[in-house]
Amino acid sequence: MKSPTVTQTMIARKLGVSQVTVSRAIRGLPQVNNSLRNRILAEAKRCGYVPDATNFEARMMRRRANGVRPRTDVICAIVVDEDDPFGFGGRLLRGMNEEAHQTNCEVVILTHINGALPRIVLRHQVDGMIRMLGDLEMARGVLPSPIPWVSILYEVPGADLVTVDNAAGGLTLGRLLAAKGHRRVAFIGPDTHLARERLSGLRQGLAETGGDIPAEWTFLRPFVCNDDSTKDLLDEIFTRFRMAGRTIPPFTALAAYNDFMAELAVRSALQHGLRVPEDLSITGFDGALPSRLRETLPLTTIAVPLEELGAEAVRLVHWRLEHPTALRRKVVLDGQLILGRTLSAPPPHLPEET
Amino acid sequence: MKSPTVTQTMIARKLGVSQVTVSRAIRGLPQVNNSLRNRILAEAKRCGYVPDATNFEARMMRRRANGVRPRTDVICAIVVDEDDPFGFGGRLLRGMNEEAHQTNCEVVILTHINGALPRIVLRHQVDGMIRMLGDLEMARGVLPSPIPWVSILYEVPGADLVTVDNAAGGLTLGRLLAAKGHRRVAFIGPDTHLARERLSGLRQGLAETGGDIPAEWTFLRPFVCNDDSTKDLLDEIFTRFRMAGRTIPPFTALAAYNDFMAELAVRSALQHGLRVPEDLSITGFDGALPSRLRETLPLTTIAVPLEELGAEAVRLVHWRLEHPTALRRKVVLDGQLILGRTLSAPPPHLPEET
DNA sequence: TTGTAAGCGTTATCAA
DNA sequence: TTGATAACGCTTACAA
Repeated sequence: MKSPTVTQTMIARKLGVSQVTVSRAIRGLPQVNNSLRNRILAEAKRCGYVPDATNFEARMMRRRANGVRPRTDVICAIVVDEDDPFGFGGRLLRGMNEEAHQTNCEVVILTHINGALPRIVLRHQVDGMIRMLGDLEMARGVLPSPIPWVSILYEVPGADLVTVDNAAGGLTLGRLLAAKGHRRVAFIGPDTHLARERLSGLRQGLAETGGDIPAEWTFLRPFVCNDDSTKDLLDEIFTRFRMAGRTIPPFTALAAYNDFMAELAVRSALQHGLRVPEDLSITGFDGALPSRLRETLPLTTIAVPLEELGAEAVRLVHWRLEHPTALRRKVVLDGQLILGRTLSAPPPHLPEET
Repeated sequence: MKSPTVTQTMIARKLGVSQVTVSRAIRGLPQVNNSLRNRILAEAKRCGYVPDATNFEARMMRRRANGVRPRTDVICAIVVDEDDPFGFGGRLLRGMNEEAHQTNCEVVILTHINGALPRIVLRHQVDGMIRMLGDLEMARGVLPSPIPWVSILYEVPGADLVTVDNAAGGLTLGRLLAAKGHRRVAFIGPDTHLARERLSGLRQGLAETGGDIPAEWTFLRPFVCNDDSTKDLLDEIFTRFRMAGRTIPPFTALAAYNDFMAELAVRSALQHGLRVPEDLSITGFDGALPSRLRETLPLTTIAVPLEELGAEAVRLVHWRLEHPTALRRKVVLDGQLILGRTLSAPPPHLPEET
């Protein structure tokens, strides 16, 4: 429990050299006689001298005296009180840890921010911060931070950004829908910026061949990540069109904001007697974890490269450290189209309305 | 991006007092004239002096010179590369953050250990470590750590332990099964220490009225946390007894290691034409997150107080800091019986075999 | 009640 | 190639 501090001075005394020489030998500076260096390193090893452990504070303090903010090679990821039902956090972290490992760096995580800067940030123990999930407001509270600051997926003013091209992903899906012959498509999603980006891409892709997602089939709802509200909405949609005397809705495809909603849509459609994709094509977005349904009926979706986003966030922190005064930077990655089995040509018996 | 270091000396010069007086005023030592103290604190505030931020290193270094290891009020939780499919981590963390907050402390998380001590530990930036999920082998690698070290749920040699009384929980369930009239019970679970503890409690509870979980109905398998292996096992079990010419298995209840397996068991039993609980009672263990199935058919289970475990782990770190030489300590919490609807009296038509 | 001096362990500078 | 010295910002001991 007790760590008997081993210092450079102790090593120096033992070998009858000056402490400064020990410092030089340990830091690998060239101006040390080779045999002396070896003796010093051997002795350091023998008595358990570890530069980081012995006196990190002294080293940092002295280095800062030089005017430069010394690196700690630790990056802090922030996930505020998030339930992370889709397991995004794990995949982002995998990417971050992987990249950090390759750049001789470590990632620590905070899940609770108390309005103020976290202690490890305040104390200059981390080089940069990555906001990866959770509340954006929190990010604003922490923002006047003296260190590089990267946000993943969501814009935070003043922070560099790593995100995925939602509009481009939507465009890809929209074009695919159009190519299959779909003209009238519905959309369900939360009323958020991200959802609107995906929606606008979808619309643009459909528009290229005269298709559309009309306003009356655009179902934007406040986002609650839980089955029930989405299920209710879907029930309402499918029921409404059945009550209007039709067995199938007046749109031939349903684009969902994410895979979670898409999967619920598939289930709901099946329950309401629609065949997927024969009667109704359904698309998702995210490429989340595999589920049981997905084994039998894989979604057509845009996979978001979460591991890559995490790795890129770490790279962006490093880049910002090298370019502290550079303009704010965005890194935009492309999602990848996954061809599942929920998208086909529209049913032939549906009259194309104008 | 640049933090213009404000020092006590700067404040001192500005007010024409000595730096030591500033130090005393800021630390709230009694021997400072009140009006002077106020002037100093006002100036410190004005120019943005924050003790932690300005020079944490210097303070720590000087304090360590006094022979005591100074506190950082930061605790490190370790979750190694765990997928955490049950959301345990979130609940443990909630409890830890809550308790930490109340004791003016912060929790940071590590999800990747590279064989060696994490940097923030090596650098004396945390007061203690809590192993909360994931690989135990990793814990052993990190173990010769100079700081307090608490493990949650799993024994780690040399570390203090916070756990739940698995045997007592099993006993409660066993007695409940016995009281309902069950004499022959089966068990499924992984081949782990935890599972054996729960199993032994179950057996003991059943034994009080002559019941048992015989060896041939004790299905211990290497633990893979994924649907398929468990589903296969269950299929095998239920199929075997059907192929032997019976429509219902020769046991009247199935105790599962955890709620995850219990829920799969319920599904599997239903698929094999058994009514739950009329033909087969099923019990779980954990009290994990609610699922869709659980809304319609809630499990009878033992809820593990995860938030409390997390909070207790933080308390244990603090306790250990106060009692560095005390013997290794275990804190054992009790699970709480949740009466669901998967447990009833055994079917009357089953002859009680001896 | 306030100030002076010493020292924590390191790195940078200059001299030998 | 090595050493002596100063400094980083702070806390403690002792003196005024």
